[in-house]
Amino acid sequence: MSPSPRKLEIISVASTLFKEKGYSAVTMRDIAKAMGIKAASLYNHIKNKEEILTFIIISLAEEFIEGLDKVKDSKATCEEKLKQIISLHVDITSRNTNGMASLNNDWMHLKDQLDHYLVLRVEYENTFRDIIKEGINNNEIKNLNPDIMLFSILSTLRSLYIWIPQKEDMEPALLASNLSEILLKGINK
Amino acid sequence: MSPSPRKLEIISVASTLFKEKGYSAVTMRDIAKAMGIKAASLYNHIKNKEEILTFIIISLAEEFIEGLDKVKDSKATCEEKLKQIISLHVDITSRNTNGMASLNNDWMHLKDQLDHYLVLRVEYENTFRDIIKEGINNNEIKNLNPDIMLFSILSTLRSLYIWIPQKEDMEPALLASNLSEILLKGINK
DNA sequence: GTCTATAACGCGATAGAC
DNA sequence: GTCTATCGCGTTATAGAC
Repeated sequence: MSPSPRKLEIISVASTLFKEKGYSAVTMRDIAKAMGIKAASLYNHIKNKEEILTFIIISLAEEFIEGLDKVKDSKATCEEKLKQIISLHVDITSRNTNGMASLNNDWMHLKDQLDHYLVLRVEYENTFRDIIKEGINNNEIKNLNPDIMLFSILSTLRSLYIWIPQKEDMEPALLASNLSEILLKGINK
Repeated sequence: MSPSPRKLEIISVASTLFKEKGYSAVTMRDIAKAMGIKAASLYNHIKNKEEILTFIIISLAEEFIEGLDKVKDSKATCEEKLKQIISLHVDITSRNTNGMASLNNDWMHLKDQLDHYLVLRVEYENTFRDIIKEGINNNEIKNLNPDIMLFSILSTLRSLYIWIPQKEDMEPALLASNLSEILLKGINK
């Protein structure tokens, strides 16, 4: 079943605080105060603090996997696929910059779903790497170490959550096209 | 005066734990246990927990400022300067991957020195951006949004602390030259 | 320099009134 | 659905013995 509106509100408020101070430094009292209620009242909507973090991280991770699978299965060129991945990151991050902070920095505080998260992350990186390797075989991409290329591009994409809120005036589509130019011309032959 | 060996040992052990779980989730008991002593004993060497974090972050931030100032004042081409900056990051990060995690993720928990840190960070980014702009004026670098180029390169360099420990077999010099190829060919005309 | 003991406080979470 | 009150435990940090 899908979360109630009130639960989603808690998750949204918590995301904002988690981005500012990190999951561990945010207390249930902080979250409650930001919502104008008492900490005990939060437990009518959520099981515990961990559940909030789990929801934030797992739903984002699954959104990325889903998006990447569509890209993988398309019949586009490798360059087109990479541009689609860049747009995927800009798109998801623009809609949830706060959650992206937890996805990047707070995943190690997952308990029940830590293993699940790690599987998703490895799966994502493997699929991404395969697309790069496909480009190398196609002669679309320079024959350099694919791990370094993956690391370089993914580091930039994973940091978008810090940068996008500082550039609210920039259109996501424009950002994606500028990023594609910068990231890909370092890869294209 | 410079810190005693025992104090440096505490800072080193704490850095490792801060990288694994983040500053807020690491307790003084965790640090003490990792050193084989009791938490109370730590206070013979350090003032409080915050002092450990402050030392880790400020000394790294100053090392970066110092390194960047040397690059800025050199008479190299812009491309050469950027390669030197990449080497600077690879070098500092290779020597202290644990501390780099705190520099990236725990700076908001600084108290006394938070403002100082923020000044250093802005100063670093401004100097870096000026070098990029210089390259645009020199026709060495594509005339794209310098903020996006700065963000893209710096995001990758700031994420090196995650990646370097996974690739211990890779020579820092080789990593720096591969990164220069990938990062700069997306900028060079 | 490390220890035990403890102060002073904040934490996540629960019970039960309304 | 929110509240007050509270439990049980963990937190940083200090005092004082050795």
